[in-house]
This record gives sequence, C-alpha cells and structure tokens, in this order.
Amino acid sequence: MVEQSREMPTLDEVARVAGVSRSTASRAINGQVYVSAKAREAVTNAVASLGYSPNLLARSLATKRTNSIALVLSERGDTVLADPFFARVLRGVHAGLSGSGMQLVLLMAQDEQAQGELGQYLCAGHVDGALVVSLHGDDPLPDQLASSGLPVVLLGRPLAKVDVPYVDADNSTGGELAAAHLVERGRRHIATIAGPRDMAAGIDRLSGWRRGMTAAKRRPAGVVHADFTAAGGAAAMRELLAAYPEVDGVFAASDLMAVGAMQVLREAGRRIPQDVAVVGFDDSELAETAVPPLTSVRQPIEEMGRAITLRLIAQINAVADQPSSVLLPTELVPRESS
Amino acid sequence: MVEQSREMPTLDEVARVAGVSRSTASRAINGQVYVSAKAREAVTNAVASLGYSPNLLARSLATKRTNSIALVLSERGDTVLADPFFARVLRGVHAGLSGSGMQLVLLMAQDEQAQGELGQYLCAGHVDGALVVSLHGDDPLPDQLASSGLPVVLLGRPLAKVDVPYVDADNSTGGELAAAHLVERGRRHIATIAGPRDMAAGIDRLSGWRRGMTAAKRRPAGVVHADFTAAGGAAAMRELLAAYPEVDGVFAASDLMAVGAMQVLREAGRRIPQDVAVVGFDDSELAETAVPPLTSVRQPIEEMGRAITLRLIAQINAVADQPSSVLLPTELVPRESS
DNA sequence: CTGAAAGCGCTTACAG
DNA sequence: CTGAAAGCGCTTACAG
Repeated sequence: MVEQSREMPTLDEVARVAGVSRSTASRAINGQVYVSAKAREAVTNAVASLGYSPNLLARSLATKRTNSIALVLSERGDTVLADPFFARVLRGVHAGLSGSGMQLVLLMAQDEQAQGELGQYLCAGHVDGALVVSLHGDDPLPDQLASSGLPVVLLGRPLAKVDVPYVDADNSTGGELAAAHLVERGRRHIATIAGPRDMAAGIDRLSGWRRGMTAAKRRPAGVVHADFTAAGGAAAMRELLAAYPEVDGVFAASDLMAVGAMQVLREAGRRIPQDVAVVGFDDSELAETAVPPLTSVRQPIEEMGRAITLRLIAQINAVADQPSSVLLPTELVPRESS
Repeated sequence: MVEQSREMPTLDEVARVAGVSRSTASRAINGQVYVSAKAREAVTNAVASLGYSPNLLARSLATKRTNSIALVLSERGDTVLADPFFARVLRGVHAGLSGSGMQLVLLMAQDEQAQGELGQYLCAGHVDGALVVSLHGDDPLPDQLASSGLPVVLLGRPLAKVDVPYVDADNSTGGELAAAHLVERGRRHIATIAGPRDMAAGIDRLSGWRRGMTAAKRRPAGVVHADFTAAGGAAAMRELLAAYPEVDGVFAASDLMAVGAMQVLREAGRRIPQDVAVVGFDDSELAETAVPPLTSVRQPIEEMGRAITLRLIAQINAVADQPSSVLLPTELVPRESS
C-alpha cells in the first residue's frame, strides 16, 4: 500500500487560516467575482503560507470536468511507438495543450482484449475527450467512442463513414505532386510503392499519384503495395525491378519504404537519381540523412497533432462553428534523389 | 462547458438493481472475500446489464490511490520529443505498465515557470509516483519531488548526490568497449566526440573511453565535446580534423553525432572505415541505416524504461528490498564503419 | 456476510 | 459579498 508521508493541506485548512468559510475560500481560489478584496487577500496569503494546492480529483468529482484528455494509440503500443511519426504527433499535441491547463493521459491498446477495456475506460468519464490516432482506417474504436457521447477527434481519415471529425494531411494532393515531379524530371517509366490497402494514408497517396499520372497522360509502370516499413519497401522494390526492369522513377508512400527501396536499387547497381529517381513521403529526418538525400512529400505532422488538440478542446468547450474535418496541405521538398 | 449526453450508471443504481446495499455492491465489484455467492452474482449481472464502470475519480478520492503514474520529461517538451531515445523509453514504460492497471500521465516542463508548477502538481497527490527522465544531471526536480515523499525513480544517473533511485545504462563500460574496439581494429590515433559536460551520459561515456585508452596504453588523440546532435557531431569532427589530421579512429558518444561526423569525414575525402573508423553510441535505427552501417554501443533503452517502471510500481506498493539503483549492461555491435 | 454511516476534498445553488 | 448545506461517486471501518 502507499505510504506517503505527506499530508497535503486541504481547502478547509485554508479557510480556517484565512478566517473565511470554505465556500469563500473556494471562490477566491477559483478567481470568481463575488469575493471581497479583503477575503481574497486573506485566502491568497493562507494558500501561500500553507503551500496549498487543490486536489484535482476532488475538484473533478464535483465539477465533472477532469481537465485531462486522452491520446489513444489504437495500435499495438510497442509497434506504434517505434514510429517517429508518433513522436512528432506527440510534439504537436503537447504544443496544442500548452496553456490550456489540461493534462495528457496516454492510452494504448495492447491487444484485442485491451481494446474493449480501453473503450470502456474512456467512456466512463475519466477524461474530457479523446484524440485517437488510428492508423488502420477500419478501426471500430472511433465510432464506439463517439456514439457514447465522448468528444473525439481523429488523426487520419477513417475509412468507414463515421461521424467523427478528423484532421489529416492532404495525402491525395501529395501523391499527385510526387507524380508530377517525377514526370517533370523526365522520367518515362514511373512506378509506385504504395502503402497498405486498409489505411487511408495508403489509399489516398496512391489515388493522388494515379491522378497525377493521368493528368500527365502517363501509364503507371507498376504498383506494388507494402507496409510502410523499410523492409517492406525493399521487398517491393525487388518486385518492381523484376517485373519492370525499365523503371526509372519511383514514388514510395513513406520515407521508410523509400530508404528500403534505395538500398535495393543500390545493390542492383542502379544509380540514384541518374538511373532511378526516388521520391518518398513524410519529409522525415530520414529523408535528410539518406544518401543521397531523399526528395519527399512533406506532411505537417506536428501541425496535425496541434490541430486535433485544439479542435478537441474547442469541442469539449462546446465552441460553435467548428469545421467538421480538415486536410492540412502537403508539399514536395526536392532533394538529390530525383 | 461540457455537454455530454451520457449519464453513466453509478454504484447506487447497481446496488438497487442487484437488490443489495451499496457497500455489498462495492465489495463484490472489488472482488473482496466476504460476499455471498448469491450477492456476487446479482451484482455481476447488474453491472453487465447497466454497463456499469466505476468512476475512478471517486474511487481515487476515497482510496487515495490514483492508479496512475507520471512520466516527467524534465526538458523542453518540444526538444526532447524529437529524440528517438524518448520514444524507446516510452515503449519500455508502456511494457512495464502493462497488466498493472495503471495509467500513464505524460508531463513536460515547457519552461522554467512550468517547472515549478510541475513540481507542485506532482506533489499534490494527483499521481501515485513519478518517473523522471532528466537528461541534465543537475536538474533540481528529482530532489524536490523525492523530498516531498512522492515515490520517484529516475532514468539516468543524477549528477548531484540525491537520494533517489535511478536506472541507467552502463555508459562507462560502453565507452571502454568503444576504445578497446578501435584499438583492436588497429587504430593508432583515436579521438572522441564526447557528450556535454553537464550530463551523466556525456561524462560517463568519456571517462569509460579514457579508461579503455589507458588500459591499452594509448594516448587519446583528441577530445571534443558536442551536444549529442548531428550538427554538433559534424562541427566537432571538423575541429578534430583540423587539430589532429592524423586521426584514424573516432568514438562519438551518440549515433546522431557519429552520423554528423561521418558526413564531414566523407566531405573531407576520408574513407570509412579505411581511413577513419567510426563508433557511435545508442545502436539506434540510425546506426543500421547509416552508410556505411555504423558500429555502435548498444544501450537497452526499452529495458531501461521498463526497469524504472517496475521499480516505481514496487516502490509505490512498498515492496521491500528494492535495489537502490541499477546499471544495465551495454555491448558493442560491430558494423562496417569500423 | 451485510448495511447504515462517515468520509475522501472539492464546488455550487440557495438563502441571506 | 458570504456561509451552511448538499452533492459529486466511491470505500471502509463499525456494528451487527
């Protein structure tokens, strides 16, 4: 059992020391308006001398406001945390939270069973709202949460038609930019290493790339799906080289896959960009440190994290006229790989 | 204000539906022993039919146990989150937490002012304990927290002599291994890019490296301090090349610095490892994807995260005979850069 | 094994 | 502007 030697002062003691009632002490502490200057000062002094700090649990129980939101990683926690994407999201969430007085509770679905408990936990009123980072578009969690009345905002477009606001990057335009860029670089046989078919990011980047190819009147030279990892990108590149040896331009739907692909190209004796131009997606640190540095479609991940947070806070505070969902712009960052 | 349409059932309703008193319902739900089979079943059914889930806030207020611990990043949040180190720690913490029924509250010191509030928040009993990741060894926070009676475990050896248990990698042995390896590879002019002087990780890796050099009867060919970043590593390497052009072996105290150094070496026309062998520290993903792949000293970051978590939980539960502090082993992972 | 009661530390109508 | 009182939803001695 816990054995904490520290007895924190309570509101009652503050009131006693200040010589006012508990109600008045509470009002003074919360900066309410109907408090005499004299009472306010007495309370302020009492708070300082006692080192009082309100028990947020008790406050929450009384106000039904927890002043905390959950960041839910609806993926196997051990996997998703390996992804630098997540750290960037977290930075954005942190930025969005700053100054709001809200705390962040981090929740992860460890397995299918935990998934259910997670939903229950969230719906039981322990947080004021939830940010759900759901990489798989068909995740049932967002819908489950939202239908319980919990304010929820998603990072990433859900695949199913659920009535939950989301923030995503403009993946489709990003894919289009990549295609246009490779065309502009004079590439004649352009292939893509697409993301998974069950993730919006995979689907949207591919459809955008297809649109870009069509706009340039080009026939795609090959489409292979992979899982956004370096190993997956490498395997996909091997497949592409075998099936389309003439390939001279590749759009990989993630930097990690692009790096894997570049490794395979190098091993196959293809020079980058002279023989094959490569474009990634994310504009991660990986893109800068790759050899050669990787042209990549930038998505503003930190901003996305910040946006979902602000959006959620607004929803919790019932601020009217919130846009239901938002796509943040993507842009192409040219480097030496193309 | 919050407008949540969901009225969660309370313990009172469960008791009413089950036809027992609130006390009995509570006991049944908490799996206590003196409950008749009949009562237990009635409560179980009531819970299921109502979809009841206990309000953890109220429970915490009554039990004085929050069932949550804080992970405190005592650095500027926006900076520390950029470091992959952090994500790995988080994975470890997550692993350590799994099955404990505890939640993780993520706290970051945004600025000096927030630093004080943070301490107050933590000491005010909102969490059962705190994990502090304090990269700067002279951080006052750990001491402040511990002296308030809050269970605290540190990740990383503190520089000041504070009475707080910590878990760290055996940085010193790691540095020694790096020195021995470079010697063994036949290097004659071995330099190091050390970490900052005010961080235990910087100090310990350097002292270990020195010990290794001494053991091999070698004079260090140069010591330059940098800040663990790629840019810092690059600058340090330039400095080393200028001052010790004969350098043929470099131990960089982080992979990031090693990558920066390799970039500079390449620009200077030095081949790796033929002209200069490079060893990093962390064995991060960066080490594997570097060109050439980087020899690096592995530190078990995930395990460290897991260890601090288990240690903290034990302390919260007042489990006796806990080791005060622990160093986890480091090992050298040889790759092509040396 | 069970229930009535007090208590955890706050907030907030309500009456003055 | 202020205080007494009720209430937030739980747990836990205490007496039976």
